[in-house]
Amino acid sequence: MSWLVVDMLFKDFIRICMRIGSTSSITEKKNIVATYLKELERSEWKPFILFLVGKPIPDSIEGGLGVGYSTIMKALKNPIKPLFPSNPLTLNDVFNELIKIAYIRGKDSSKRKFEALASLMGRMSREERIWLSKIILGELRIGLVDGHLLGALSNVLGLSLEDIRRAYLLRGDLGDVVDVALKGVEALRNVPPRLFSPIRPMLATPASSIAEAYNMIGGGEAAVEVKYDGARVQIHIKNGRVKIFSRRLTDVTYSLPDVVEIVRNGVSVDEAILEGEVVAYERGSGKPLPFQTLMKRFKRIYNIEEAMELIPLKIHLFEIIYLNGKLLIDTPYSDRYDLLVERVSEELLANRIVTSNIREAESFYKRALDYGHEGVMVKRLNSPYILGVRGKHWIKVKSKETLDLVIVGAEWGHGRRSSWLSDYYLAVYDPNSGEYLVVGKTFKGLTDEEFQYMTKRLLELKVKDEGFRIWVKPEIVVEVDFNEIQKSPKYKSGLALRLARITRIREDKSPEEAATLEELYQLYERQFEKKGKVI
DNA sequence: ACTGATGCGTC
DNA sequence: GTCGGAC
DNA sequence: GTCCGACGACGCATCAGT
Repeated sequence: MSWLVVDMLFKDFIRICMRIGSTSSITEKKNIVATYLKELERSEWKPFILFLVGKPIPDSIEGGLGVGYSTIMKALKNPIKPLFPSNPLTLNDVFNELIKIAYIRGKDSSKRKFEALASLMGRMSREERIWLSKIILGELRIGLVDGHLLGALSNVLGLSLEDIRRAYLLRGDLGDVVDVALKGVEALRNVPPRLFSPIRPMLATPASSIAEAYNMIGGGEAAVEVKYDGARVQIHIKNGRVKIFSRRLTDVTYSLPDVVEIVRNGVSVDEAILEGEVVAYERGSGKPLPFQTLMKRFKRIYNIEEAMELIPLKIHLFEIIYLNGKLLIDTPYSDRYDLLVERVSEELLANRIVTSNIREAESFYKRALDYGHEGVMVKRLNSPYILGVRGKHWIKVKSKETLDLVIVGAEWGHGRRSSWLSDYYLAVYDPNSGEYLVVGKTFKGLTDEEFQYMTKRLLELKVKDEGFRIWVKPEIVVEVDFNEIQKSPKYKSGLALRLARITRIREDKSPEEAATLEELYQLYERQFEKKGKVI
């Protein structure tokens, strides 16, 4: 290491990114990161680590950067040159400028954010501008994510990965973890769960049947819990004060005063962190409302009273992570659930059974679907509350539907798919007009080989070329799975598929044999046998 | 006051 | 959110 | 078995332009 301390230049950081991106070995990526961390000033660790995972600023800055694709394109085209030549930018220069941009709020903020970005870019070379854009868009594509950096931190500082992961779970922000880790093992281990500061949520793995789900958790007794079609929330409570966080840890308390009230009345604890699903229900019938309708409530800050009247919410709790000073992430799930049940009134709990009998579990699943819910979660009873799903503890089983649709257009892919047409416009047939109407796009479900084949065929069928997109003669039929039909404000057909993915290419079918517009509308209406409808 | 583009969140 | 592929 | 990067739908807030 040199005795002369020189801050890392942004252009040197780019060299490092390129090196990391050019190797496919994760171990080597981590080694490169570790090598440079050792050479860096500690004040540079935070930007170094955040930039490497494609985060321009720490997640904890509320509101985010407020700069996206369009603003970047504009700034790339119109960089504002400095009046006087300036020094080459260091990593910290760039980081500090980005934080300034994040804090530009209010009147003319778009314009001022653009100007700040364009000025920053004006001080950069073309290559630096491109890489800055990648960082802002979170599309570095060098194969590093938060988990790898936690590993690198652990190696370089000689701290256990377990301690680092725990801090990450509890702090929720990678930048904060860097700060705490730099203070040493004591500070790291003593990261207290902070009430009103959200914890990263434990995730689930999908399965296609109940039997498969049981198989994945190794059989035996499991909890089978209704999976509601809503939004996951984390609720922090301290002496009657309540805060609600969304899955990506943003504070949504303000939009959900009714949920706050329900929690105040139905939960008796001094201090706790709970998790559950917020779901919209139709008044009267009690049927769940479509996800689309729930979203009208979710990030709302105006006309909340009105929306509350129209779209009532319920909470279905399924977790307790913290209780009266004690963190429960290492407590087995079944014990956590006992603690939850003791303190929460019954109507606030997610509906569930505990069984080792697969038939029983399947019939519970069917009943959940009959009530208009999304499916079930199968949970291992002894599982801790952990990140990274080391071993599968929570398995989700959801219903799906299938239709044959026609491909009428396609877009060129990006990254490893850049040589293929990989994103397809799916359409239904309307025999009345002879038209094919788009009901959504998908890029999911095909193998590399199939993409190659499709690209060739689609180009043969091309009727119009728009550069990034082509339109084709309706001829190729594909079988498509999806979760729900939504009302679409965007497509002329008026409907769109939620979570569409191709399951196979139907060489045997002609486009006239594909699903029709009328069929799709019938299916859409049929959803309301189980679901509610407002407006 | 309204509309469309943009950003960012939920799934 | 889902999927295939790379590890 | 695990992780990652391909990218989908809609709804709300904010801002720019009329």
